[in-house]
Amino acid sequence: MNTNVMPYHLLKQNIAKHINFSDKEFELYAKHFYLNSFKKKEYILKQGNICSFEGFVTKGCFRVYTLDVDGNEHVLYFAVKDWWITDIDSFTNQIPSYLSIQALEDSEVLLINKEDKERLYKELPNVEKLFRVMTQKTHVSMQRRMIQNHSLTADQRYQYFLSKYPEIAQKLTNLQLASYLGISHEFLSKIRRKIMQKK
Amino acid sequence: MNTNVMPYHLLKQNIAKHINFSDKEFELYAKHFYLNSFKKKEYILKQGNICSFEGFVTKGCFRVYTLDVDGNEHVLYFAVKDWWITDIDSFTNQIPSYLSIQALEDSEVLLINKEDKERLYKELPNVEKLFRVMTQKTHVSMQRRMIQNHSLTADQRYQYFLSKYPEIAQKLTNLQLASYLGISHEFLSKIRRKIMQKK
DNA sequence: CGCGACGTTGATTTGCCTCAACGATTGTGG
DNA sequence: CCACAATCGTTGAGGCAAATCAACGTCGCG
Repeated sequence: MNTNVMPYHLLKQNIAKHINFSDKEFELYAKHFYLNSFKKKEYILKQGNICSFEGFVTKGCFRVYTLDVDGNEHVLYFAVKDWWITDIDSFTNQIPSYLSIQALEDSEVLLINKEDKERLYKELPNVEKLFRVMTQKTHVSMQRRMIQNHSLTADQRYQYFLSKYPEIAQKLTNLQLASYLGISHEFLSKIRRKIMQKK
Repeated sequence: MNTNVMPYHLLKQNIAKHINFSDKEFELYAKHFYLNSFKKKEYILKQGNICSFEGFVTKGCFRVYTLDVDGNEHVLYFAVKDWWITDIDSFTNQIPSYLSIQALEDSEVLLINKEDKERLYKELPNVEKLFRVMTQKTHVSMQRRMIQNHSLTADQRYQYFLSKYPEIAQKLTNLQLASYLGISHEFLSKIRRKIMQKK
């Protein structure tokens, strides 16, 4: 396997943020991941199924969401290049998933399944730390977002998202973004109009 | 050290949920933790300081909160017996803390500092997994809570909290609970009245 | 072409906030 | 131990943010 080709190169850069791997170690790591493609609107995970993978997005865009008891969609996050996708609870504990993950455009992901990940932990003990650190970071940003949801208005949250993730915002419909922000799409539409008028 | 005394016994039970330790391993683990007491209203961590510990609560109650830019308090969670407290971002990366942690009553905590935790990782590689799993679980429940904040009314969130954490609710003032629920304490008071009237 | 998904807009309603006032309870210093 | 302050809980009036419902225009796609 040539780990210098595009998708694997991205993966290499991604983990380099957290850990120092030799080329040999990385190769050992990378060989457990296999590339997979998903067409627009295709599901990589459906709520209720058991999540069999952890995925690293190398192309395209996914939405990670859940249906609540009233049938309303709530988007937890959008994953583009360099993001990870999984239902970690379902994956780790092999229980039915609480989340759905759907491609918003034609996309590509590097996937690892559970057995290979276990094997990886044994082969490269450092990987345990890698995933701990990654989970911690996700956890911290989730905490921040929860505070934001309480302290900012929908308007402010929208503008924050635009400034933080301009490339993602571009790919989304009003409806999808509204569901991430936790507001109705009608209201999002009104927010946009107000902002337009100000400029 | 006798690891059968109360505080350490609690710690043992806590980690037994996630991992299998021999008595000897546990002793190696536990000896890095030292017991510390905090009086009511005392701070174990103040926003802006660097968090020097991870703590396991064995007695009492803490509130973990942050002040936003407008000076409003937002409680992330309350920690009673069997809960962990830290600002994981500040602790891991040795950066100023985003959180404050205060004792709501006279309390006791088993603490471990950063150097000892690093040492622990080397002595007992399993500990890496332990903390990864713990972080994952926290992360999952935070995800759930974020969805709830979007899909439930304040009334429903209040009743959910009461049913899930009756012992904690008992220890809290209206103000503290309101700040956890993300509503004003006046409105919480009105919710309580409505519920009373229905019964 | 026609249908379905998406975006916009307005009218109305509702959940929750803010401000202000006041009693009840707790804590504290003299 | 009391007096007084500080904190906490309750209540009401008024206002704003955002939801809901309904109607309609637009666009892309089979």
